[in-house]
Amino acid sequence: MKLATEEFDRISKALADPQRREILQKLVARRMNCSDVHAMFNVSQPTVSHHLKELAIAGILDKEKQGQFCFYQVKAEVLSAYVTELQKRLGVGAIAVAPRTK
Amino acid sequence: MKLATEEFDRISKALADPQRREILQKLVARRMNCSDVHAMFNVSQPTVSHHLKELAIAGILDKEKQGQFCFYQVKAEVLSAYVTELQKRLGVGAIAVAPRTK
DNA sequence: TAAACGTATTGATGAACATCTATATGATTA
DNA sequence: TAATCATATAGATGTTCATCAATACGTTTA
Repeated sequence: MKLATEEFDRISKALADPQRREILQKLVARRMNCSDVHAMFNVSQPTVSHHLKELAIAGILDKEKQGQFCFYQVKAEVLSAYVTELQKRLGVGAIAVAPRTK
Repeated sequence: MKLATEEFDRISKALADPQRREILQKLVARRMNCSDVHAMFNVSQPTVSHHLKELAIAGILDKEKQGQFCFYQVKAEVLSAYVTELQKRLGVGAIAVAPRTK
């Protein structure tokens, strides 16, 4: 999977905010809905919603609505592609390994 | 090499600005001074100086003064540590390879 | 159907920041 | 030593953005 420069920069920006990064890390561990995430941090529900939206727009998160709930989960292939692209741009050598699929 | 969370976040922010990212990429290719970098982009000299400072503060660049010139070069170990830490936090598997040393 | 719940949107606010011009500082050269 | 060059700093400006309270919207439940 190949990321365009604009997508790459969008993801970089999405990762640049510590609060958003922490939220993302929680979602790496497990798929959650907005309230679950909200319960984990000291920010308002709209702020959480905003961050989740930013991460989704950046292509990092998948959004799935189930009734009144809205589940977000990490798109591992995109994160993987981002890291790979980053390594290329920074000249950092590494052997990428495909994410484990269930 | 281990990065503290604050260092990690600082680097993430440093990478989040496209202009700064492009400057960094040029420096990955080769060590340069401020004027060299300035000649490559359509931004003012103070702006270039500012970006180089940010990258240096983030620990990504080394600054070396030679007479009236000021050379900047990438700190490969730090970039490598950043990518490794990012992989950990994002749950993206990869086998890091140490940067080639001269 | 009314109340409660989960999520998103709107609008406001303050802070961070990318950029510029002008200028200062320090080093080289004529 | 005066002019020139390389870089940094100061201060201003406009924009982006993280955050919040209030509220709207859709879904579930009593």
